[in-house]
Amino acid sequence: MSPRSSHETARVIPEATVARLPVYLRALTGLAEQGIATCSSEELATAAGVNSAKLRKDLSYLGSYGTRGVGYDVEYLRYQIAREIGVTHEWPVVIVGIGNLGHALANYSGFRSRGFRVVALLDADPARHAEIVAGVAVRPFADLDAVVHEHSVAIGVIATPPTAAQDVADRLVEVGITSILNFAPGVISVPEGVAVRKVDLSIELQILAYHEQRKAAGDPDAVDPAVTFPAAGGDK
Amino acid sequence: MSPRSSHETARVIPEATVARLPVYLRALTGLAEQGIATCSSEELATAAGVNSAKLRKDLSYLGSYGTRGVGYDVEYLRYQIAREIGVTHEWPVVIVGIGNLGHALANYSGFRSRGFRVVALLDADPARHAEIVAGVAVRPFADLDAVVHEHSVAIGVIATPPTAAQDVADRLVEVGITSILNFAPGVISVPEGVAVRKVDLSIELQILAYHEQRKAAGDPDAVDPAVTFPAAGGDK
DNA sequence: TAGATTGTTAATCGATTAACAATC
DNA sequence: TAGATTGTTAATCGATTAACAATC
Repeated sequence: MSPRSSHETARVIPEATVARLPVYLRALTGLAEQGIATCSSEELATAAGVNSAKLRKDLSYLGSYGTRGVGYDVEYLRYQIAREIGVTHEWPVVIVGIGNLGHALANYSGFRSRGFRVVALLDADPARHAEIVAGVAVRPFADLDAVVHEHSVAIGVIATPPTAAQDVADRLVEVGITSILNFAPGVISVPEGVAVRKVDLSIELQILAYHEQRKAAGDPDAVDPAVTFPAAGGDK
Repeated sequence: MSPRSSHETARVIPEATVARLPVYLRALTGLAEQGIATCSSEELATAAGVNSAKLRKDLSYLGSYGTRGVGYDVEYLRYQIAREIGVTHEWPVVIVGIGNLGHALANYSGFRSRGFRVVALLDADPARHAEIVAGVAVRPFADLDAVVHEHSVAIGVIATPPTAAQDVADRLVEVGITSILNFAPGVISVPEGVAVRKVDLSIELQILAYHEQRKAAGDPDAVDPAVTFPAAGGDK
């Protein structure tokens, strides 16, 4: 036995692998829904849109959850990945900025089934405070502190206009939020130790435009970006 | 002079660089709006949330658009990057699936200013066909072919429920769309030569949950993912 | 035992970074 | 000329991939 505890999690999982674990989790859920009990790395890789060598390498960072000659037990592997990601319990999240996008996020049913629960919707505009979206009341942004402490919220979503994003981020950090998903265009800066991920619709379209333009120019090297960079659907 | 034409674009730009060009473009637009005419790589890097060595390396793939000892002309560099990305003219796009998210996308004003114009909103549900969103009428999905050919659309956005996504993708490809931005969870498969990018809200949250969990576990190696993987806001 | 498939190794490829010569 | 800053080199780091020994 190793000198470390058996409930060991000290192995470092590469960031590229971390970003794919949720993809594998979703693929496994899909297989389970089809009533498939066992799968090979090849089958799971196809379902997840990656190649099987990469899948096996990724899974090897978590442990040995497969059986040589047989494959993986879908339910068992699903649980192990969920545990590794940390979505065996629900994470409370707050959404700030209940405009068009905030509405869409609040109504997104996929959050609940994937480990997240929207505990509060906050907006600075008093005109929105009457509203109830997806069963949750829109509250003043000033309620942030109370909400975060009441529900022990660690994750915040920014869906405000870009001009408000940095102020909102500062306030989120002040009240103890340590992970932020930012939908507002532009860079927000946060202290060390606070995680930020960014979703930017125009940037995604511009990346597509670049490749589209190369194709239009008849460039023989214009490749399918789906096979090359982040979480895209293409296989290879 | 090189043996190739002077209107040369044959240099291959790494995918990681391509994904950052839109970030630089946005940062330059921000500087221009502040009335700043010239900036150093250090200043632009800060505004874009990257380090200056990476910025200069990235820009070097486009050409030599700076002046040693001085820096970059904001307006000139902005134009050069816009040209490289291909957003000096507008790209017509169609959005398929006008639910909550489709509405939010249709209303997103940022598209227009960043090189995209929504020329059609399509939905399979006849109940939605009466509606006009952001000045654009919602039309039957069957109109896809007509719309795409009328406006020479190359880019399609999928905002349908996950069950419809693959069928919609197949149809988009059939009518000649070669770039797809997919908001529906799950993998869609497309033929070689069609570019797909994917935005998945739950996956982003799950990546944050993973890091949040590591922090909670008191893991000393738990790092800020903002500094590590794709287009995130953190500087370093 | 024979066939199948994992988990791991090692080679390759691509991205990042620091340092600095070139040059304004 | 002296100071500033780019563009590029080269070293390092991390991610991907093919191949295969281990083993069910």
